[in-house]
Amino acid sequence: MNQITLFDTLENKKKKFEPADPDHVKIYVCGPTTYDDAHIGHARPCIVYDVLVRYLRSIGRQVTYVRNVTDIDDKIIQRANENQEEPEALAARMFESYSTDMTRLWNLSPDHQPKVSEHFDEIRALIQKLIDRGNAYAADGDVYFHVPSHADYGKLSHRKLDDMEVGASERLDAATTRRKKHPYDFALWKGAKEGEPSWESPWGPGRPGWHIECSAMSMKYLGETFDLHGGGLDLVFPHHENEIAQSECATGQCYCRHWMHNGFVQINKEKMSKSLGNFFRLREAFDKNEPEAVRYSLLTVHYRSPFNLEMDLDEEGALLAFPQFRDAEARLEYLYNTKLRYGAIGAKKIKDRDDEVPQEIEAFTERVHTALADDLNTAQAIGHLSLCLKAVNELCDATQGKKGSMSRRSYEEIGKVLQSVEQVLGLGCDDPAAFLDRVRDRRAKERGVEIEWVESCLARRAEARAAKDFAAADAVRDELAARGVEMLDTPQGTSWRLSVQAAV
RNA sequence: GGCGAGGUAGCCAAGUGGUUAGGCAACGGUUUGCAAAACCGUCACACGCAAGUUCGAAUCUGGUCCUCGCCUCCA
Repeated sequence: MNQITLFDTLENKKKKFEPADPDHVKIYVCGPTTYDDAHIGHARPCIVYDVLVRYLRSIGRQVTYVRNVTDIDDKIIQRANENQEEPEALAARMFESYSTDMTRLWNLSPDHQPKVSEHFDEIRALIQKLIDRGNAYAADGDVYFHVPSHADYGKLSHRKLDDMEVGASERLDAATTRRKKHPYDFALWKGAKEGEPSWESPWGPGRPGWHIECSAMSMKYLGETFDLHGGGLDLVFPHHENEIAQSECATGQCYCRHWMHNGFVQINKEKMSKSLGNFFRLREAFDKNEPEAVRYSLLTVHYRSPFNLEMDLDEEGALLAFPQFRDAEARLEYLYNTKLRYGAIGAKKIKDRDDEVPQEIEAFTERVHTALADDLNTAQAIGHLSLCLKAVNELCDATQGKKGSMSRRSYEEIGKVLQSVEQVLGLGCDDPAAFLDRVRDRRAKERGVEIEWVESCLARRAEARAAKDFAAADAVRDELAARGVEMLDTPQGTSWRLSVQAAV
């Protein structure tokens, strides 16, 4: 079995991943704050940790995967006010939206998706514990965690309180500064302001601070110490640093054994933000390309590197295309076409003989496991996939013609390979024909190509070919090609598709 | 200011002391009535710059230039 190595933010290096119980891995990932539809930055962590979970399960580990939902938060309250709807209703609606999008990306559902709104008891108990132990204090309806009470504060983000204090004071309003004993003390409980939703507590009405939910909920579902905590790079400080501080002060135990953080998605080498105008919702990308193309694309880059997404815009700034998603979709067409070819091999073509199975196929699953065991190198896994599919196609080529055939061993190995692509990478899980038709129909629609028109052209060409009037047949081909329609003559008849790029 | 990441062939992107990752684009070939798809080959002895260590460096060390991120809500 492969030794799994993952980069650990705490130690700042690649480290052996050693769950407390090797047979039962406990993972917690920071999920979304549900105030808007998901964007590409939500997709990346989801996919990264999804592959990790899939991989661990595929090598026989039991995994409990928890991803929280922050459904009580300033941004939700603010957005709900703007929309003139109840915060709970907005949060619920956006959770549905998020779940739908993540499912379309072929992410497995976590085993638990705890919501803040359903864990008040746990949160209040944890805050009380921190007060009792002298790590937190109430002040005017708020409760703050006292940062200097945790000797190791800063160990995750590798910074010292002293280094940070300089800039901190100028960012805080005077009232907050007065309530806090230390500028970096953070709120465990926020006293309710006028017009905000609030919940009862021993310290007055209010709501939980941002960080405490993760400590309370991870402990509930995974215990006081769990194996791996994941999230975006931006969460290292202060969110995860604070989680460690409050959790370890409350339990006296190591909070989490391994910390994993995924890099950001950038748009045209700039940070994605609404003010820069490079922000888009995942759904807009899903309109342009298959969601699975987004998944594939994200997996071609190592999870810790920034993913630089290019956006093609026209002169008015309207979105034309995502070249990377478009290319990834073409690769998926290749994958699904390969599956289709493989699926079409008749029983008579499969012969009992002992040809060597190509290494690219036979060793594929092991190679993918090795790549993923080395800090989840999905890019390398995709590289193996390319070589493997090439070898599969070569074998499929050899089945063509009257005498063409494939050895039973190869046939069976290919079956296993395609299965592990689905299982471990979450790629190729769709029905191949459905995927390819969807892509074709979407492109046809985008380019104003009518299916009836194509069908009639095909019929005309078939007639011309039957009459051996190749000049006329080619004229039809040219006519179709001018609009990006490619014809594929096969022994079973002529099918058609639309070129990846629109015809110019 | 503090902490950190990165600069790899036309483009994207793995690798991190010796052994062609991979993809896209382009071009040539096999195949095809012509195509497409698929496959083969070329571009590719590439690694920001200039030094040092080493038998050997894209990979290690110190320097230098550039890009980016976090330190404030953010995935």
